[in-house]
Amino acid sequence: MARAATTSDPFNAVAEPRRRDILAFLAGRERSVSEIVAALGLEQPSISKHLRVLREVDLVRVRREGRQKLYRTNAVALRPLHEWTGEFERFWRDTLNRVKERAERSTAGASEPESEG
Amino acid sequence: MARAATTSDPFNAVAEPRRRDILAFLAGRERSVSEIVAALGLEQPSISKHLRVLREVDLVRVRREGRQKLYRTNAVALRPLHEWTGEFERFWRDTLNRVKERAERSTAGASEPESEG
DNA sequence: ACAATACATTCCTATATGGGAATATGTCAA
DNA sequence: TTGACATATTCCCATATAGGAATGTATTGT
Repeated sequence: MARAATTSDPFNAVAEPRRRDILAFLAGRERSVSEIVAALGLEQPSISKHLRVLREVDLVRVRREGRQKLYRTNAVALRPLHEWTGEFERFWRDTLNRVKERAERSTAGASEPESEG
Repeated sequence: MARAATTSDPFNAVAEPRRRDILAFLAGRERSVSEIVAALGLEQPSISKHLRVLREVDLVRVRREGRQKLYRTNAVALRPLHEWTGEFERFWRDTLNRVKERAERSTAGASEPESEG
């Protein structure tokens, strides 16, 4: 078996660097496909395919405007990823604090008890 | 071409659900491979392969303890993902605020002019 | 040295892409 | 309707897995 379909999983959808570029480019601002093509420097079909993936996990929204289609990042769909990674924040803070404490101890001399966090 | 190698990219590494499970299981706590196998219910070789991927992007750290190897999540390696998704936070907050305002307006009565984009 | 335990790696296979090229679909202008 | 423009989809192919099975390697105990 290969990896889970990107189509069903936002984690998978943003695993592709180009798609992250697209999401950043479309954040807070509508853009036509042509503009994305120009900005990203990929072929139009590639962009369309990436946009499709993003659409299917609701990471972007579209609306038609004449011949064009205007895409925009649906930022809230990134929230689960932000929250999932956020679960680990206290752990990396612990790590960073330990590093910091160690640094301070070796700088200040080894007498003071550290009371951080 | 297929997707970029998971080996070089933490975004790719966490795109796999099993690997997210492993990271959660190893957060803040060392565990032997056997324990991971027992907890995740996958074959030992599969676990070892996932662990290798996670190691290569520094999402886990190992140390040997006799015959066992003790793994632990290196949470700080998730920080870039947290920060990347965090870039979008203000956008989804805007969205949620608009939704909220709209709800409040329609609850409080429909006297105010709507000037939404 | 030899056996047992704990992991890691290799081989094989089915599947999921991602990009390029060609083609199809949709919309507007004349 | 015809033509041009803007996107989307399909076909083809090379590559990157993920899991299963078998095998290799490291460490401890006797």
